[in-house]
Amino acid sequence: MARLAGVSAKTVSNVVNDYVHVRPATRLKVQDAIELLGYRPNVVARNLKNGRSGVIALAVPELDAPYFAELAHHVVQAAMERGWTVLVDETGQIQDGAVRARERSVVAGIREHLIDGVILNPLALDDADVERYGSVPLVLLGERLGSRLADHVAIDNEAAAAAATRHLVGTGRRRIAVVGAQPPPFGHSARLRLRGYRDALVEAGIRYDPALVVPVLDWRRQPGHDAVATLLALPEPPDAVFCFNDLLALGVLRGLADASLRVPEDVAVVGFDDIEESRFSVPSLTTVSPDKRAIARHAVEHLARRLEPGTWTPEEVRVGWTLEVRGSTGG
Amino acid sequence: MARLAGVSAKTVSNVVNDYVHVRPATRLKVQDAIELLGYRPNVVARNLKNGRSGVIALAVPELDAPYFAELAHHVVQAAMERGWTVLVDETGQIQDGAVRARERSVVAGIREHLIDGVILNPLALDDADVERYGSVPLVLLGERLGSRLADHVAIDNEAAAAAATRHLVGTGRRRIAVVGAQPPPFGHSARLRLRGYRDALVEAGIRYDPALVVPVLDWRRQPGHDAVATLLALPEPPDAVFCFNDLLALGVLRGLADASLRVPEDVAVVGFDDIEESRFSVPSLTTVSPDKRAIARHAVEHLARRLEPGTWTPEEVRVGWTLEVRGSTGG
DNA sequence: TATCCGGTTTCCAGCGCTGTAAACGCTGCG
DNA sequence: CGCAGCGTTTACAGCGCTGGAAACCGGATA
Repeated sequence: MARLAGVSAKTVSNVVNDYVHVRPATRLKVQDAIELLGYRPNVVARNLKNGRSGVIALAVPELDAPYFAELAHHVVQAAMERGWTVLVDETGQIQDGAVRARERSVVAGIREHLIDGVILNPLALDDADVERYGSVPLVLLGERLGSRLADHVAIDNEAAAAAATRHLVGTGRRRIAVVGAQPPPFGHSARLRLRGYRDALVEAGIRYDPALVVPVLDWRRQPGHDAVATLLALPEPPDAVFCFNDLLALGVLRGLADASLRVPEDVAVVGFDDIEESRFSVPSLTTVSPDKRAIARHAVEHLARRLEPGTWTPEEVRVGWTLEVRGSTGG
Repeated sequence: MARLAGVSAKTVSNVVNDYVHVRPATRLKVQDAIELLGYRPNVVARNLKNGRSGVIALAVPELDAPYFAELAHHVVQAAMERGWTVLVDETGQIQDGAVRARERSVVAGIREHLIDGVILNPLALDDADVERYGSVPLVLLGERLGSRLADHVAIDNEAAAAAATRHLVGTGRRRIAVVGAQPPPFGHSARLRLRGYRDALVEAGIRYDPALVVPVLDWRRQPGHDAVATLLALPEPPDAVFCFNDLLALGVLRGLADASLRVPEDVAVVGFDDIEESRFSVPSLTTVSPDKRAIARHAVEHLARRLEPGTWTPEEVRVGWTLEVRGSTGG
């Protein structure tokens, strides 16, 4: 390459990198040679030199869960604006015993030195894991952890869940069930949402009835669907269901339809996540809508800040949310 | 690192790579040092040496479209089994003028030398682009192109569309509309599906009525929803709708519900893709179900084959599909 | 004309790893 | 006792690139 242009490799490098002191004639010569040979600089070698790859990783439990797919979309977009490429990793579902191991390998950097940083939505990881295995700049999504080694981006789950519950109370519901509770060590989000729900009940002077709390590990449509049977078998079935994510809620909608119950007349349903699907379900779903774009933007931004030289202190970022009132609660 | 263990870097390399001729004692010494230092081999440097990165790229139009999200999920899984990591790129929607440019950059290798190969689901790319810009092993999803530089993995769109149409005819429908037609140069899939539809009509002795063909560029829920108004405004509205993907169909379901039409009693609906959502819609959606797992597996497998030394000839892979009959056609 | 000077280019080294060839050290045979 | 032969380890070079320093070059200055 350099030979064809009759210059040294360094000069080629200078041209490619827009170094100022290159005589126009030389630059042209080099550019011609580049064109002629279809030469492309080898990014890998460049990375080896400067220790940066321009690739960040996004690790989510499952790409085929709409919430994560939508989030991934926004992260890819935000990263593109910075000239970064996103490498996507799946860490697996909550029931899968290997989740934690995979999450550890993610905070350890996946393919070491190949990625500049990681955005991780953890399910099973704990603080100790991060301290122990962490070796790349890390941004955690969700409120699970308190690590001092990572930034955190999340919404206020408790407040959002309370708002959703309050909304149901406001439409006159009294027996409000919950679908999606999870036992420790999993489900930090689930616990926060449950707490918000209880707080709102107390606030409204409604007794908290554990029978109305349906535990579900796997937050997908089918388990949501199945939860309906459990709830309808109660001596006093609920008049509303607050689901800890939209997929559960969509399963519940379907289950209620199968049981010939009308939504929202007989039972109101609220979800969490505001995936696109929820705007088009029949009936459309009232749901908590986290600002996903903001989550993605902040995550990428904090990763960027972390990569810049200088001191860095971990930050907690609280992102906004809204309650989208739609057909499933009579909106 | 090597110093701590008191051996040369090469010996460390040998240990890490499980080279046979390393004395057990030496191996232990090195492993201790590795453990102690938390040493991780630098993949980038290794790649520089052997020209492989173990990373493949998957490029799809939009990650937040469920079909692509599910496909991505399967590709990530299939790649993991081979020890590969997947880098995900979004090329954008069909209306976006930049799609073609982005697809070109994908076949050119995205970050040159960083990825070993590409699996691309093209929208706007043409053969000439591949010939001209192609510079990495490439597997194309869908039947758009005939390039001799890439493997192709696809289902028989025409046959599947014909089967879907035949099914509607079989349930007694006569005015079968189509939602999702696309004009050239876009929508090769759309054209194949339209052809299958026409063939099936002809076969059943039903006249092809262009008024029943609704063109839609953007195959998502909202445009599907909007198409309902167009169809209901016809002098003779349809008694069935064949949508070219599930999102359109879900939008149509919603639109019909809004118009107080019953599905399937008044209008039957069929989709294409069999995304998970379609199993839980109300009513559940009859749809063409391409074997996504097989698509992913074949794509990864062919990329692998391509990377092996030896001669390679492009292959056309036809993957299976089924028609899932559900509630929206009275199943 | 000699010197200086700033712009331009090349030289050199090294990022961390591994293939190759050569060196080393031990065993066992002649 | 010497050396072949084998198993083990090291030295060296180079993958393609870039930072830094040195070298080069032509014109301005003394």
